[in-house]
Amino acid sequence: MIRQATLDPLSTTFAALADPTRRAMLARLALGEASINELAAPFEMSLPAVSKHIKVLHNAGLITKSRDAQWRPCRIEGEHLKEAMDWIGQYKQIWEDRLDRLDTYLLTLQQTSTKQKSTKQKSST
Amino acid sequence: MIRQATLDPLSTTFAALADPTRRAMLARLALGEASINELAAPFEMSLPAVSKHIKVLHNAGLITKSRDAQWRPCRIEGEHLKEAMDWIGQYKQIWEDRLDRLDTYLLTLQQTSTKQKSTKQKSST
DNA sequence: CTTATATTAAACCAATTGGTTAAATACTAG
DNA sequence: CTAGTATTTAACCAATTGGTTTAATATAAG
Repeated sequence: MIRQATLDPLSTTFAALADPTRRAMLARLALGEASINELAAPFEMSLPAVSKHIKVLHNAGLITKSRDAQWRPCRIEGEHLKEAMDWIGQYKQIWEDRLDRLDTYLLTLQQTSTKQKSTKQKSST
Repeated sequence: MIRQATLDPLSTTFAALADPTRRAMLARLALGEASINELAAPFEMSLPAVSKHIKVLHNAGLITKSRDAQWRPCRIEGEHLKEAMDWIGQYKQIWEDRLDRLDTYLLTLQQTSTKQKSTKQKSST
């Protein structure tokens, strides 16, 4: 029962995004570089907890860290975000088709109601 | 130390996508409805394991299930995929800017090398 | 060298996750 | 009613996650 040691990059990316704290951190970093302390400010959790979240983001390649004296300013990185977006983008048809079908359905309803006013219902059970 | 009982929808969606088995299942479902057994076929894991993955997808609203005799055909649902995509889409600027800057940098390099052949290097410590 | 600030590491814990096997349930067909 | 197929539930387990507190490390400033 050996479980996979390291996840594939896409899984790692999605896993990193699956936490509101980390998404908020990315939102902050989208405005520009920030130190760990600055990133931690809005949250009630301890610094080590924040540090771990940042490690998850870093580990997923969603951020990079540099050095400035005792600070480790973080910066958001777009590449893996783009890959995640591209993956989901494959399925664009799904929700667009669905909306098309809804349009069609609504149109059909409308046409039906102008032609005739019968309520069609399956006999249940 | 009370931990949140239920995750927000976006976190639930990303968490559901953070697994290659589940992403493969969505890929299969993008081709059309499939029963649990059909979804299970490509994987080596047990049926209950598959059932759990499907529960995670269902729970995240990424699929719906219907009934046909003893089968529970599953269907992919686009709405939450769209929401996840829209969330990541906020950051489009990040990777596009980065590419712009790279273009600029490469252009600069090119221009520099045609004008003069000096190697500029900071004196390191 | 000492002190202060910024960050990370270690050790710990409870809840969750992803798998297992065995048993239960749902429905069809004979 | 019985047997077969499809799916889920239950009970279990190891690894991971997300938090804690305490201690260590890195850098700057006196």
